[in-house]
Amino acid sequence: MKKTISIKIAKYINDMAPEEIYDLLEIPPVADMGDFSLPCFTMAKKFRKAPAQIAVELKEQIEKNGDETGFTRIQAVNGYLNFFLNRKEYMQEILSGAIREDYGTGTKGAGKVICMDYSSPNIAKNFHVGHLRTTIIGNSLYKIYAKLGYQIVRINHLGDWGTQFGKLIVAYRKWSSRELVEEKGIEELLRIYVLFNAEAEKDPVLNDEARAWFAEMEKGNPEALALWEWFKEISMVDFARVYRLLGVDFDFYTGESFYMDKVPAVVAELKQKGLLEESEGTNIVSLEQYEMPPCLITKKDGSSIYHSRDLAAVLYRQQEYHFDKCLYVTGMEQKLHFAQVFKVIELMGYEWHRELIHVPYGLVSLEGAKLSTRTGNIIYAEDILKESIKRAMEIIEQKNPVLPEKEQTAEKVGVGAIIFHDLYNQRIKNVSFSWENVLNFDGASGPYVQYTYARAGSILRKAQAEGKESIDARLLTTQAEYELVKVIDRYPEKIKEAAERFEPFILARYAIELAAAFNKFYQDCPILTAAAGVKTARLGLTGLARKIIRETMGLLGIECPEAM
RNA sequence: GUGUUCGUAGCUCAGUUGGAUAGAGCAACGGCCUUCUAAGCCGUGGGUCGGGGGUUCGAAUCCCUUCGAGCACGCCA
Repeated sequence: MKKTISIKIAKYINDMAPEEIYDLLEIPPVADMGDFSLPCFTMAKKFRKAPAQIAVELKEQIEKNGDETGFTRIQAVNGYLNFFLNRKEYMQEILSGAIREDYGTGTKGAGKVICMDYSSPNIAKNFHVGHLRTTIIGNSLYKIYAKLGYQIVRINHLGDWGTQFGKLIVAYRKWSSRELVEEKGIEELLRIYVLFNAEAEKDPVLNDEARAWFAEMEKGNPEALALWEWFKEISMVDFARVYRLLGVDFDFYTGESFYMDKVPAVVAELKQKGLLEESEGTNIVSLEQYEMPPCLITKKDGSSIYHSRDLAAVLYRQQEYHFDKCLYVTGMEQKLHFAQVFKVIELMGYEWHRELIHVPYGLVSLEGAKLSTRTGNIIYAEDILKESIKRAMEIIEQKNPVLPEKEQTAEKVGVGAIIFHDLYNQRIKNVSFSWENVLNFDGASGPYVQYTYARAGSILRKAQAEGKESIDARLLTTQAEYELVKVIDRYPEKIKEAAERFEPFILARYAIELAAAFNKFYQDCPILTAAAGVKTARLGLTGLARKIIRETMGLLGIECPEAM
């Protein structure tokens, strides 16, 4: 809509392209200032005239030419040129676009591939609140890019390699047994891991033993690998439960171990390109002239490390998937790490280093302290989800005890609340975990949006309407209806913005905006009891709003129950 | 110490490619269910946009400076 208007206006302004007008056009803070507004301040310099005068002259010029189609009024106020649209025409135009099946679907990504690295939990540790963020953000970004036509390769880059497994092997041999691990699963692995760290503080020799065992793993020692394989299986069972609850899926579970044997080739390439240096017995790539600490490639004992495995991984992905972009959804604390890895790729001469994007998010803390498996200052993802589902069930029992499919609904609402809560703010914000906030289902929350969806569905069921009734905008005369249509109009641009900024919160906010506009409409405009024509138009609008609510929530990775 | 991110209402946060009167939710208080789901709607109170300087017709937004907090900084990931 904005585009149409900017083209229209551009006809009357010399030396201004429609694109320039488009960028200047804004939506006034209050409705009685018009629907769109053109500030004339920047033009003041260009035309060497006072802004107010420019506004008045433009107004006269546009009116004189008589082509005011689409505008009911133009106002020049304080250097702003305010346009009042012919609401019915405007609404009809938007509605006819919005009822199309592919509304909001982009073609920007056609033929393009994005690799996404997210979730990526460490094996042998429970899936906790921290992992929840990367999983939920990554999943939403995947949905958003898919909506824009990109082909996505979803990679769960499991933390299944590294010295930590050396630690686990040492701990297992010293303090555990096959029976114990089989009986208690990940809990036992966690217990001995925590124990190891406590003991290693007293006796640092344990760390050397752990590193030695990890080196054995890299050399292919069968005993070490068999243990590692077993620990990994146990963890995957645990993760699968969380992924099922969240409705998250991946194309590949190629973790760090997958790239282990690809590291030597990276080392050779770095050497051949003259980038590798020796330092204190290790191999590094110096990044001094880029004001970064050096990037460690191999350790003293020759084994691989995080950096080198990530280098191997990204080279493999480029070769295998020919990605146009590769996204890494991880905590902000890894910022330097990725800056180093990306810089090394650049130094290796790969142009596509520009398409490597770190998508960081803020730290989750608990009671003011950092999350830590070691100290037990932690909340597990599964516990949060279960608690939230339980709360949803309590509310259903209290408000709608006759609801069919209570369990499924409670799960959708409970899980939706958690996902929505995690996506409601900018990624970069640190989060202080609070049960009170997470389990609040009032106001700007997932359940609020889902509830709105259920209400809309209820009306359509009562009217035995499909929700695809034709909408005659001439019959939509109230402010609430107009406001709702305006929000619907913004859907495609919100998807684009979320994609450009790698920010699902844009769509979470939009979902609230849309639900609020619908609720206002619902409150102000009787639907079932309205006169025949009006009723049809309102049913159509209800169906449309409902569809877009469901889609928006879908882009966040949240399902909407039909009733709640 | 160096780098980096953040600082907006009592709390959690939008708004930051400079634009009109800085907005939501929670919490508090008050109103609306004989009518489409009250997990809703309406209203009231609540602000030195961390502080100071600068650029500009115009600054929460840009620049400088300062204070506070988080995070990272070679053989963990």
